[in-house]
Amino acid sequence: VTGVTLKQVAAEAGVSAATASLVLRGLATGRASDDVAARVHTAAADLGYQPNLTARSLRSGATMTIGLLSDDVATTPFAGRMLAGAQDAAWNRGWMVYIVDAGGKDEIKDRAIRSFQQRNVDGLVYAEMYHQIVEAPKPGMPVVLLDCREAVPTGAVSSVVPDETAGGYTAAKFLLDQGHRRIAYLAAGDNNVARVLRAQGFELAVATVPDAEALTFIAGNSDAAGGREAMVQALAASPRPTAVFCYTDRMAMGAYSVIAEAGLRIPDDISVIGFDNQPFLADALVPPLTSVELPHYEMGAWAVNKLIDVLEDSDSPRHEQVRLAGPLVARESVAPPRPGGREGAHAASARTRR
Amino acid sequence: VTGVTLKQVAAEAGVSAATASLVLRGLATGRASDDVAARVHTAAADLGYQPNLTARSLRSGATMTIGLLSDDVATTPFAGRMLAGAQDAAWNRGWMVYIVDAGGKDEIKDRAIRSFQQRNVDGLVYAEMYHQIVEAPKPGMPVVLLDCREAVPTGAVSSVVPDETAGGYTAAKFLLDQGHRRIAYLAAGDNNVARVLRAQGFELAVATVPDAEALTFIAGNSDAAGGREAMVQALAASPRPTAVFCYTDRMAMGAYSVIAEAGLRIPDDISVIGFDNQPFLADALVPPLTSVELPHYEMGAWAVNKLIDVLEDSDSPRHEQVRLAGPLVARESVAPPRPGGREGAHAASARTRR
DNA sequence: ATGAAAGCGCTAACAG
DNA sequence: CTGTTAGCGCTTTCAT
Repeated sequence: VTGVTLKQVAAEAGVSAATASLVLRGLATGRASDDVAARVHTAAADLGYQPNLTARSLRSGATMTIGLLSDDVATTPFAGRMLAGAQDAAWNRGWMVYIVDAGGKDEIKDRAIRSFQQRNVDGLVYAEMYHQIVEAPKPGMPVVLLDCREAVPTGAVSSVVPDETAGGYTAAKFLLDQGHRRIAYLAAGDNNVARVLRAQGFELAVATVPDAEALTFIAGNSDAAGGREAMVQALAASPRPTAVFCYTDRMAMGAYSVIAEAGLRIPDDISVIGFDNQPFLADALVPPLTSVELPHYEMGAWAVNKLIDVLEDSDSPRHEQVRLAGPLVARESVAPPRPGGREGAHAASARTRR
Repeated sequence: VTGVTLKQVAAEAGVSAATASLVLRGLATGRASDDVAARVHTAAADLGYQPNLTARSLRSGATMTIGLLSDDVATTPFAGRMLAGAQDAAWNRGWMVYIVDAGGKDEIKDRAIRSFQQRNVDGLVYAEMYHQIVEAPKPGMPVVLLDCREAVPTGAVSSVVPDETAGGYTAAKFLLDQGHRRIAYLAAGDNNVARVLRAQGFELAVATVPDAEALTFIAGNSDAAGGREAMVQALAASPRPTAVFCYTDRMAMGAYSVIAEAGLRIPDDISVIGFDNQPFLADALVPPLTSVELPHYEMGAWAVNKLIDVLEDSDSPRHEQVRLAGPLVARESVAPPRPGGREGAHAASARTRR
């Protein structure tokens, strides 16, 4: 849009367009003399030359642009982090990304892919908004799957998902290390990959310690109400667990309110650990919630970097299946269990009252 | 990428590329005969022709792409909605958007604008992540400001911001209509546009009702801890307010815990209303929080639609300053004040205890 | 009503 | 070492 073209730069420097092009792209080794190169550079600087990438793309066939097709971004507050990771990774390597959210509609997915093709994107990232198994789209260009994977890898596409198992393991390990031996897991009934894998990781860690015991309580839903529901059951158990691991931070939030109503205190009487490290929630609870975070930003970045790797270097491995573990963010909701094992307000009082 | 070019379609249909181009874009009125037009369309369909937008852009000078430069997306969970609104609006009109987040760095902003220019974007949206006053960038193309505005409109750019005043007014009005007359406003000390305007709207509404009274309590911070801080003061007031309006949902969350600790119940003993309608927080609190929502999605969409309007129709008004009001989302945290005005657990017990 | 030709700005062969 | 030539695929005068 600046309007100054390569031809003008070449004229100003007194060389041909070809030479100017080579010099400015740093491909003039053994071509332009130092003198010529210098003239080109100053001419470009003087005129404020900026290459027209549209023209370059038309000629070279590469746009340095990737399309990101997301299934349904509206359903989760973590989507933003994933997209941000993707954008940033692209930007850092001089690439850009087009994002289209299909809102769950297959028809839009098809149109989006056609749209990407028309704009000559070099590759595609297909993103789900929570960990699941999908069939990879086949748009006739390299594809990377983000927060989802193929049931059985076809060997054609790479994918990155969160390491849910490690998350569950980490949470349990943290509680065990603090000395907890009787640990409740507040789960939710919805059947999905994350729920199952987190539970597996949790159980794996507990099985590590001989005298440790895992108790599972299942609620209908993974929201705060579900957390209340499961926590009421957990408090009724005898002896009462000294720590609870919640499937989501929202469930932990519900658990908090039940615990408060029972006259118990966190972490003095009972420790709580959540999952998701949900911004503005985990850190806002009183006391702030210890939680396992899923590496959404990193996953977004990984997907784009992987894609660019194969795009820029055609014999970079095309089918890596990666699981990325997230950190445990320790806050104030976990402490060692009381030495005495005081029973506090006892379980029978743990009724809801609304 | 399909590889089918216009020339091939033309050949297949037995016409010239020019004719094919005109026909396929629907500009062949009074040009191609019905027969020719039909041949072109079937040829295109048979070959699966898709126009190469890169080539079209190079020739026509327009890319149907806009650049969205955001100051710092990481700082808020609402950013995602705004960007989604922008993307969707663009998609619905056949446009795409490049997003770059500058992370607050001016140097990146400059580079982003250059990058957009090189890719020939047709216009720019400049977005802040919370309502503020800025100086508009001048990239040599039409600009729309999103969630920010110029101190004094230069007449060159349009802008859209949330109607904070209306939000404060709506919240207060809702409480007044339920019969509340003594209403606390839990504010936070950080000085910014949103805080000031919401307070003004709130006070305006209260001033509407002769015997109504507004009490303001200011905390250091707009998070849950700040909410606790301000709520403790509010409960100490005598007579105790029957309703509180919180500057943010997070503050409301803090207020909830103080209220519970004081042995009071929401909404029976005291009504609470928040601001932001923060997903996974407002709806997850117990009881669910009534809150005023800011129309982030709509603002994102407005900005892009406005920009495309002036891009597609050059005499569309170029400098509209718009404020968009958001809805009040009524949940269960508000009820009419108690007829008797029962004092419940009295104010002196409202101490924190951690 | 239609085709020929020029050219958007750049890159990549090919000559010299 | 450097310049010339030929397009990438499309749109748009300008002839016919």
